[in-house]
Amino acid sequence: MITRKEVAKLAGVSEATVSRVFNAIGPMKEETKQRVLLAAKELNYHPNAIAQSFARRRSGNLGVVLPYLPKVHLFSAYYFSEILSGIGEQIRQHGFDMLLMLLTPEESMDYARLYRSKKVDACVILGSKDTPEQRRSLQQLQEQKLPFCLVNQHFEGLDFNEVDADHVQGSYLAVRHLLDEGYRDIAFLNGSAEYSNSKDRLKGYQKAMGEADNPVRPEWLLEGNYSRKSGYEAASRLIVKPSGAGVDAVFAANDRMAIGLQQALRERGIKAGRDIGLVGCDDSDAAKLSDPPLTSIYVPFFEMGKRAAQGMLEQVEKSTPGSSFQIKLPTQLVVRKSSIRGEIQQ
Amino acid sequence: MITRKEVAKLAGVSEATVSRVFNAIGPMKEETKQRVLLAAKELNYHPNAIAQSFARRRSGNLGVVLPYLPKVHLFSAYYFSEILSGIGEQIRQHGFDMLLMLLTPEESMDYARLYRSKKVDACVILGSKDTPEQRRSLQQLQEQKLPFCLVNQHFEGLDFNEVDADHVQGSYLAVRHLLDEGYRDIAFLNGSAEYSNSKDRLKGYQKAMGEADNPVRPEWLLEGNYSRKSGYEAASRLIVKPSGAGVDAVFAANDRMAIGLQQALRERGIKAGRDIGLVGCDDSDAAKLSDPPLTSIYVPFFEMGKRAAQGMLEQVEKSTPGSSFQIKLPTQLVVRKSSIRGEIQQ
DNA sequence: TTGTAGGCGTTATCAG
DNA sequence: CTGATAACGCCTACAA
Repeated sequence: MITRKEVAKLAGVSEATVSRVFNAIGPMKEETKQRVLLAAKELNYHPNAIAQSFARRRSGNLGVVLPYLPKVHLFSAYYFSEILSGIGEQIRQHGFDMLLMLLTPEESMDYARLYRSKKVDACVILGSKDTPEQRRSLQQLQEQKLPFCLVNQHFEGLDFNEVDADHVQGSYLAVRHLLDEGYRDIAFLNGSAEYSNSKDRLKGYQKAMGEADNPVRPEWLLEGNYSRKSGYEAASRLIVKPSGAGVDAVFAANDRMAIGLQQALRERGIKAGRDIGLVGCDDSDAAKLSDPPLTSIYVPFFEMGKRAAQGMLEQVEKSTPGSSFQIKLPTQLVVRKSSIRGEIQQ
Repeated sequence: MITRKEVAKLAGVSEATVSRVFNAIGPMKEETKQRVLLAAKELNYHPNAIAQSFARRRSGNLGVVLPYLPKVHLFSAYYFSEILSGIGEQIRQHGFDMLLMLLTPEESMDYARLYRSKKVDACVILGSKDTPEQRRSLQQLQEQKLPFCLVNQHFEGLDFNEVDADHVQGSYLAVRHLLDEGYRDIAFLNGSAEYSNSKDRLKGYQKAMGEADNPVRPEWLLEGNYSRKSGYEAASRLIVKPSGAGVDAVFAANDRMAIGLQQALRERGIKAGRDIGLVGCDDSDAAKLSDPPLTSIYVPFFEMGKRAAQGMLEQVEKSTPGSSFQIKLPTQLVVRKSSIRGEIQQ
């Protein structure tokens, strides 16, 4: 391995000077600089990142925490891959790297552990839930001034760094759209309230229904776990209009549940976009793949990942935690055939 | 930060002894060990991973290389998330971490760069293509004895570490199934030949057709780029039987193209599973979500990631490159409605 | 079974 | 503008 020492010798300067050149520190003679650069190129020298991390006491790594649930697909791959890409985009501009940490539920009881080994300078935490243990664990992080940022999750009453989407608005848009299309009896298939975005969506749903003077009947509120299967199963708890006094539309809290529901209904001869209005959420690939294509709420996951990473990198580089930030990005309604009356004939 | 020194002092031993306890090296008195452990716990000591890496000249990181194509979705999120999970599963057993590296096409011209900074000990490379530049870059890696493993990609004539699936077999199973269902004029929507698995699938297709004495007509061979859109567009280059002397079935090289094709055909009133037999590949989420559900070829991506990581970790730990390995895992046919005759009535 | 001491490749401080 | 030199926290012969 080529080290600084050899470059220094070849260039006829001290090791310190080599470092100065590579870190662009202090004033230096242009000629010296060129000599060092030339020597470095000749030897194919590259600074050892580990040694740098060691000396700087900074890893240059941003930890990305994902829930590790092999064979359990509560989160869609789309969701994570968008956020990861956003983080990646931000990171490359800062010369940081991304350390992926897949944590089982037990492991995520102790986030501080991740920092203790000093392999990451900050973390972006994805897929976290609001449970007492998580709250405790995250509060410990904050007390120890370890920088972290949550994505798509809000902890009420606590002052964490968060990048969220405006799910109240998104949900409102969805339900509002269904109402505009003339649907009245609109069920809401939500996810667990341990995710703040579930609670937010409930608010948006209630707001839209309230504004339309459309009282919500308790049997219209269903809960799944964000998996396709749970959407499929929810169909059995749902009475749809044609077959009686049921609902004529459904807003589902993500696309996967919406599609599961759609599949189950189809097996009963009920077709989204013809017999029932259906809106999903996330505007994932799946929404475009489904038949009929699924109206959905676009959530800017890519941008959310990017902003979260940005916030963390800034904190690390200024090495001042500073005041915490809460960012909330807008969502958008994307209309497709599953929710439009009269678009689909047979 | 608590260091080894403080633990040593509190336990009344030398620093070396603390290291020995934490690395379980050499024989030691049980009592000494306990004393050290107790002191460590009292101080909440955790070894500094960066310092360890520095001293051991090993990062303890496995690099995972992904193509960085923001906003271009040639690869499905499913594909990567399965492989990543597999790698993650393997890695946690070895105490390694995963460094995610998103590389633009230009950056992947020089893989060696990734190792130079010493942030990774080995790499698993995903989504690579067989181009002259890639070959060159990978060969350089090999010459420098930098350990790496390709997943789902084979470089003919070169002796790289590879974990692949048996795509010849998968494709054979798919076409064989269509033939068994009574389809005869079977088109093949393939991806770019820069991916070895595309070439493999062509072989499987030809083999099955050949065995059935079913000569392949050139207009049955279509090419897309693995995106849904390209599948959609391929429909315009396809003549389907009901409307003349066209094909009565299609095997697509991945699910996304299959579904894009399915969508385009449906717009023309041609329904998979009723008017045409359709088989995809990957058995991704999308196959289950589509309507009708898509018959597909299961590819063990999770296991492939796991095996690739395993191979790399073993090489790193033995620190002997040894002989290279080529692993090829079997695929499976998963039959759903899109390919079964007479299942769908209207 | 345990201690001593040199080294890993940088950064960063302090003289000059 | 540049050169010494002390950290940084740990690993690992070698000695005892």
